[in-house]
Amino acid sequence: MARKISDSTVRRLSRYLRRLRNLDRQEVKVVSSRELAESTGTTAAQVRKDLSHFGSFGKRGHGYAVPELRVRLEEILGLTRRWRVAVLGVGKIGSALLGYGFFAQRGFDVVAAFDSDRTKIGWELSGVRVQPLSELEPTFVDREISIAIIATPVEAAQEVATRAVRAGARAILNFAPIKLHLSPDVAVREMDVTLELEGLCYMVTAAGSAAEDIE
Amino acid sequence: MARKISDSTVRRLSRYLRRLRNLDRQEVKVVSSRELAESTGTTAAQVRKDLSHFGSFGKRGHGYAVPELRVRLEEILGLTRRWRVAVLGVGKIGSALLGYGFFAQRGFDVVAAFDSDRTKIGWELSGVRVQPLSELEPTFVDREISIAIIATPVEAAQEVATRAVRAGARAILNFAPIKLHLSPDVAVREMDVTLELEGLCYMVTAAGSAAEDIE
DNA sequence: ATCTTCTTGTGCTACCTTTCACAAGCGAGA
DNA sequence: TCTCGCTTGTGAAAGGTAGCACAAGAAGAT
Repeated sequence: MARKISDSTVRRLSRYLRRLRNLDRQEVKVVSSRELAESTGTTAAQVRKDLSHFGSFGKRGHGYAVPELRVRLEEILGLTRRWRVAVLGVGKIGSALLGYGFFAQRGFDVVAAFDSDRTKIGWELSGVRVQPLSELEPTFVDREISIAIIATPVEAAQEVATRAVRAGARAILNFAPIKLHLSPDVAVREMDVTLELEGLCYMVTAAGSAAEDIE
Repeated sequence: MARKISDSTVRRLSRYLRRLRNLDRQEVKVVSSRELAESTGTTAAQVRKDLSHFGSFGKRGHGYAVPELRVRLEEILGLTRRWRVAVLGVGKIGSALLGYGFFAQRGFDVVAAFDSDRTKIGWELSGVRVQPLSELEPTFVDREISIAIIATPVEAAQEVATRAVRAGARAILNFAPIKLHLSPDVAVREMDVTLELEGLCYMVTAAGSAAEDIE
């Protein structure tokens, strides 16, 4: 499995898994690449190629066994263990994330939250106590936290990210609108609502002006 | 400008714009493709290629004029007008979005919010009154809402999305973990925290097992 | 006015991702 | 047991995206 898997493939695998979990809950036993493609927005050939990078899980003429494929995907994505997560910054986004009950269901345990605002320190949100940022390093080490979610204002993002990585974080989910500069062996994903909205505006605008071209 | 611009290019343009707005605020007058690349996580050649799809905005030997390029990018992305947005579902994510003050700064006016929960109807969050879902259609038409942000539970997402589109929405930002089936001329972007976290887990796990391979 | 230095804009190339198309293989039914 | 219908797995082709390398051109120094 030395093969290098592209980011877009990993995203699709995660979508397949999302669908498989639903099918499994509905006790559906078998699914074809065509059905899986239909419900995740891709093509049947793409589904089969994606899965084929990791082995042959299907039965010809039949399809894929739902529970088996689900487990295989969870293994591939590294979701057979639990992951300990910290939320850095307890503003609007940070608190919404702390209250998001599905994390635990999906194997993610939020075990720490930090903020620089003194008035917030000591608060307990969804069972997690808000700690001062000065306790970041010892807490990351003690609780073996490997994922940091950055939900601070943009000015603080780079600094807390650097500190989290030095304290042992191996992955960063960044909600701050800034490109973080970190060692290349740290996994980083960015989530920016404004950026997505701007992308939508381009699509709507471009579609409109393309229509004018036709007239 | 009949050229078809890829999604990844649009994402990068948005990042360039984000950086240019910062530089403009700091009164920086000129920026090179190299600097822009450095601060947005790409390469200088990529920056120049991306911009060249829309014309030549730079001066050779000098760089790009920050305010001019900023305006050009805003024009390209369709951000010289204001956009009216509705939030569908006022749970944790929905309320966090309503409280997110930067939307207005960026040209997005949240002019409506809906929920099916009777106890929430009539609430006023950040100046927006929560309405029952039954008022969705007339409100979209009256207020000329073109973007719908879906923040409902997953079970309701497809239905409210379909209704929003029928009522005039041309773009959907979907926070529900489901692939929406809509007419292909509707622009859709998906934001799913769990999906991003799973992607990070794969990267961390794959990096670990690749290291074992080397040993 | 000329030279030097710097950065853009772009054709070409290399790489990567997706799609196509079909042989291989499995199960059901006669 | 044999045949038929269906779906997988995959090599090959197509399509798209990113990087390289350099000519063109602008600004400032001499």
